[in-house]
Amino acid sequence: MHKKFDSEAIEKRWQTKWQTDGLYAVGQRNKSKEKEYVLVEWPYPSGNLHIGHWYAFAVPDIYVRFKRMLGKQVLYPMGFDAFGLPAENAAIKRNLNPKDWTNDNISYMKNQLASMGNSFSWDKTTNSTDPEYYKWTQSMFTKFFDNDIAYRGKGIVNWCPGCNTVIANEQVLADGTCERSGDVIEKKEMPQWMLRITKYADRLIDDLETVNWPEHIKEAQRQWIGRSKGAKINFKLSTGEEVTVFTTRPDTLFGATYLVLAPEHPLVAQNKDQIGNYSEVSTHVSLSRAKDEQDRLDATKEKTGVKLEGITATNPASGEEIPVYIADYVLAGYGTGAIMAVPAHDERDYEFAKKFGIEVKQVIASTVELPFSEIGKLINSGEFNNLDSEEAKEKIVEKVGGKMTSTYRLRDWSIGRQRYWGVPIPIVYDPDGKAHVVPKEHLPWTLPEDVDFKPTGEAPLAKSEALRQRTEEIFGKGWTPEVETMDTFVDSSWYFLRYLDNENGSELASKARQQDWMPIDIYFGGAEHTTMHLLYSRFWQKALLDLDLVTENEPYRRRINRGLILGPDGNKMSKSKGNVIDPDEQVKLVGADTVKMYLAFMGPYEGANYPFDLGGIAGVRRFLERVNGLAEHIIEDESPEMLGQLHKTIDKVRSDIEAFKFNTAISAMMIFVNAAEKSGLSSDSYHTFLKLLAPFAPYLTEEIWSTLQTDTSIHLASYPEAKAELLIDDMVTLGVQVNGKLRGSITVSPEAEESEVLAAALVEESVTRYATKENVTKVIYVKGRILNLIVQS
RNA sequence: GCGUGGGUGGCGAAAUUGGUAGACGCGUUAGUCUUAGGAACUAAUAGGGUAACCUGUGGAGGUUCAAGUCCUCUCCCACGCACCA
Repeated sequence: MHKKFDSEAIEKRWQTKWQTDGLYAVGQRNKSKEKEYVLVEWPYPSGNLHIGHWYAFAVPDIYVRFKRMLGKQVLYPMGFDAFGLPAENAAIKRNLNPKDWTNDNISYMKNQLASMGNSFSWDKTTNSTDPEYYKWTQSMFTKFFDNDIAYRGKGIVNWCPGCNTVIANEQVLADGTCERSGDVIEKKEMPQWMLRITKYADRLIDDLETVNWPEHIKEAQRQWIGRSKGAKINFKLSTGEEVTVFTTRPDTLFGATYLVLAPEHPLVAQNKDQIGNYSEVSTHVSLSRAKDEQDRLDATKEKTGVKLEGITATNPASGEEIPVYIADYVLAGYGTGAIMAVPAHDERDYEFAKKFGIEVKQVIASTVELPFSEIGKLINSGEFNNLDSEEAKEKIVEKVGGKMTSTYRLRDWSIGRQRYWGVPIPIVYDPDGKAHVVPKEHLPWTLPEDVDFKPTGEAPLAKSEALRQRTEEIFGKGWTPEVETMDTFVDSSWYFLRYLDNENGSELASKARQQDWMPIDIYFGGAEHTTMHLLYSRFWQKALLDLDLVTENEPYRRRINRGLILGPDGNKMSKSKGNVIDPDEQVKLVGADTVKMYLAFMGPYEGANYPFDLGGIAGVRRFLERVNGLAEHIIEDESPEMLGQLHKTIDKVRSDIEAFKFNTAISAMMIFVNAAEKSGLSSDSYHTFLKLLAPFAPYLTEEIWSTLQTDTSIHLASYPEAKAELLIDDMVTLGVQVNGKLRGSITVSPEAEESEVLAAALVEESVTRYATKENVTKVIYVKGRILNLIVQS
């Protein structure tokens, strides 16, 4: 029976009650319970909660409530990643302080978050812009500086001459212009604060073996780091200098018939006078430089290059003299910026060699004509003939005095930003320009407020008189402050540690608290963070481990990437498409429980993207109204089938939640309610069902529960357990096939013997039409599954 | 080009991991009821056929008593990385 309910009134009542009772506060670690640390990516306080936030926080809340009802002590913290550009831009536009804008948004968003009915551990919250938070961000930076993890290096940046500032990759349009000013972006090399993530490249790859993540996420990280194992080998030039090349195939060294340098390679300019055709060469160099990266890396374009006349190199294995080229398919920033080219065994080298008429020398035995990237037995390789590729690699490298090594695609992390709204980098420069860290007693090194942060090409903090004065007062005359702030990925690289000990004034998080809660048992988040945030924070954790500040090597034991909620038209929601679903509006119409359950019902949590169907959400509301009227179907003598079905539902819901398949868990509960309405259920079963549903519909179940002479919250009850003996059916329906085609079905005991099943099948008219006792030549019977009768045709 | 997912009704999806394809929900159709609502209830709903039946999980082969599920080839879609030596 449908029974409408006033979701707005119910939600308001229980929100208040849960809050005053502190129902979801975690407090101290209770060692009598197992711990469960559930983490969701903290949001940016944009001031408006969209449907994606609901999907990100309300659906994992089902899992959290489930674990809590299983008797675990669950930590489900929430905080705000509040530094960053939007606040700064909004502040510029409206002429107010980013701090006020941010804090207003945070309090507004806290109310919105509360309306979801999530069981967040608000007593553990934090916010990256709080000086008590960024004090520790700075403290870690100073330790990284002292230990050579943070350093002042050089990085290539996008410089917009129109905006007079550095801009992010995502603000550069496809044609290489700035999305705001339309000016052509220049690549500029600038001094940058860097973190040495490349030093951790091997650990970041190898330690993936120790975490329980989906393989596709691990693979994405491996690819991003891009380790390739090979060797560095030196080639002598006719000028007397040496060029170091990197190769993954040192076994093909005898087949290296020319050398290619990146156009930017320093040896090119250095040998200006030795190169006979230098004007042609320098034209090519400037052409390559002018090409934007997209163009240059376009694999479909024909390879271009120029021979360096007057310079040759010596193949260290064969002793042969080989020509040297420059070509823009060799990148200055990868490997050593120089390659040995083996046209017989590399497709690009082959194309290039063909164009320039260079010798192709096969050194790996093969049956195919162009054995690119093939491995096998060596030929034409002197003393190494007949060795296998793998074996030959090290031997050849040893002979020519090379070195086995790895190179990586990963680059060091540039963290300095010429922006106002971020963590000030706690560095000051002495009168000689040497960098020193701001000592501990002066942290937090606060963000000054007397700043005009309109972009002018200079870092906004450079204009702060207060910061300049503060620096001179503390360190002395002539000392100047660093004026850059940190990338916001820094803030989110360690927030999960601060949650654990958010009021600690003397440590970022005590080891005792870390031992209480780490590692994170499950981390829910968006696929867009697979390679950046997830990699940065793993690196951060390892760097802290080396400084003995944390207890774990890997922060996240499990990781689930959720999908995306699309507009009803199947497109990504955007204002310009007019397909944005406002969650507040939906909550007003159908209630928070319904919105949450509908999001969970659309499909498996992991992976796919789902369009939001406004008709579909009504179906979930209908279901909850049925639940609300279910009490009218309570009867004295419940059928054993009903009890069995209850326990099967319990079993299914439990295993589905564990697998993040909330959609099929909800479907199982719908099936149960449909059956209960038909045949009635006992009041015990009714109570059990309410508990089963409680994580999915926390408001409604609490409301109904409160009418059942209980004075404790349903969310403190323990989760129903399925009785194994009730999961077994007395009778099962078995499909009957004849020659593999389904012809009928019979109902038998799951333990029935073949003779019994066969007899039952051979009286069914739909079966006997095809199969009789006489013509059946073979019987395949799988208990509880299938009966297949084979007849001779 | 490489990597990772994925292609099942009108739609979102399900399928005990090789055993009755399409559960559950939406939508649609017909009927009932009346406080005419964003109702509720009953029934039907993969396609074709009056029916018996036939055909169906992107396509083509294969293995098997049995294939959405396993194997081979192939086409398409999404995301990520792209001349990485």
